Amino acid sequence: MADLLDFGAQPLVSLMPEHLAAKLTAAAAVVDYADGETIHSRGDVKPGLSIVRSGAVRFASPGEDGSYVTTSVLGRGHSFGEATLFAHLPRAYDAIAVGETVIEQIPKARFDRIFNEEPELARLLLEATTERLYSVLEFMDDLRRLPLAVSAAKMIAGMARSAKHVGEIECNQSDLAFTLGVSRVSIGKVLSGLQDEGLIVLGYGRIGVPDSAALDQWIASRSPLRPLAQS
Amino acid sequence: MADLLDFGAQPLVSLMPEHLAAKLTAAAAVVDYADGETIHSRGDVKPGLSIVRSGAVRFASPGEDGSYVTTSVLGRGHSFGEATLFAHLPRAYDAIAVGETVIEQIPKARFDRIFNEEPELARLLLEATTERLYSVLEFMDDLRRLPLAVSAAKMIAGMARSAKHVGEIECNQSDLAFTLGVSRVSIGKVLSGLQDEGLIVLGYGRIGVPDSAALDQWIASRSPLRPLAQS
DNA sequence: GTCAGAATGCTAATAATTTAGCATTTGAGG
DNA sequence: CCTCAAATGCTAAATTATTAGCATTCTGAC
Repeated sequence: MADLLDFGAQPLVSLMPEHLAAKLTAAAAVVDYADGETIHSRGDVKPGLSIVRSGAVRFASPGEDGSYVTTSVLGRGHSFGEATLFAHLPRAYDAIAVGETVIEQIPKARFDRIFNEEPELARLLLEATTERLYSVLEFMDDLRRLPLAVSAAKMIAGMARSAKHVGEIECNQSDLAFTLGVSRVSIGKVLSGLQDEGLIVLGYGRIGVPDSAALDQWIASRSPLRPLAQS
Repeated sequence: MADLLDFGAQPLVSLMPEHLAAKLTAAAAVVDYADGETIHSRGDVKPGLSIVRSGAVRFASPGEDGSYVTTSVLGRGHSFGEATLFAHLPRAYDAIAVGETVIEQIPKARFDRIFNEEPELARLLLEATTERLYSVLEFMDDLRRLPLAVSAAKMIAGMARSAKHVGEIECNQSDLAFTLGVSRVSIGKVLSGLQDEGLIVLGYGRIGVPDSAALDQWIASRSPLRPLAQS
């Protein structure tokens, strides 16, 4: 799964004014990671804020039985590690670089200084965090109430929105299955159904989305949730 | 579901020093709600922070088909509405009073004033929000990777921790089923299985937990997730 | 105490999902 | 160009979950 799975939430950096982003960057240690390299592991305690400068980071929880469930894939501009700073929690997920990835690591001490000097940072972090919380809650609702075909379609549509190549996402069926918590066979069945309807085109390690508007419309027509007044 | 489903996250008020809580209370309009009364509806736009002074609030998303999925039930001291303030989002859920409930409503203008005057408030809100985000992510992981019996047991154990009566939660099987996104029959089967193992006692609108340590241990022995280093 | 509504218990047919295979296709690297 | 690991496609049996009932039990209101 090279393409993002950020639940549609806005990255912190896109919310920040230039000077604040620069100040955080100045305080950061910039670390390069190769594809597949571990950035941190579940249970690690090293408080700090991290910002994805380039590449992407996959967050997954490792089961003792070898299963590996991807929770999200955050790309350029996204931040992570807020909970280590504010809630004093250890890392809940393994973080793995997807492709060549550069991360800005701001250790807690330096972060706290900037946090105190720049009152607007708090509001921006709250904006990013509350938005992510609501995106995750919405995703969880979908998991529980929608048939697999619809939540799979929704996830594909979401990934297509932030994909590297237009009209196509890089994502293999096994990852999709793990992320949705179902088996590969189930995903395969659902995907070929969507392909039969002309909504997606299955490829090797990728899924084409020839008409994302049509996909969105198909999803909307199968969503029982009353849509929000605004968005 | 009269008992709480707060994912174990700490309520904002328990994090705040006395004077801050008092200041927020002073700025709030205090509103009483009868059992079952609607506090706000999905899609509403009236930004403000709300704090549960007594009683509880159930958050649920209404489907056009009449389905009603409960996402969480927050009790005394918990806050909600952060996303309306910081991310400018409309309400994502219907909020319904559970029992006689008193809510402190702090409208956006007054909240913003206090937020600017009290720099520590930001940090506390970030603590509450990031903790809730992580709790929800963990719950979502459980939904995806655990068999129904285990996630049901986990939910019961969590509710028991904050229940009104010790060793018993108020919760009917239909609500439990909706919250876990499965049918009532499935829940019924799973619950009688847990009862056969002596872990719970089924009642009418309630579930007894005679030995919560045993329940926790049963859950732990069936959780594939490597536990966190600390917690 | 009676009664009505709510909740639970149960069943059986149907549908969906998983598991465990194995064959085929693809594409990246040498 | 060839090779091989990775990914997909497919199958069939076994399991699990859903749907749609209906009977029974419980509880609070009257």
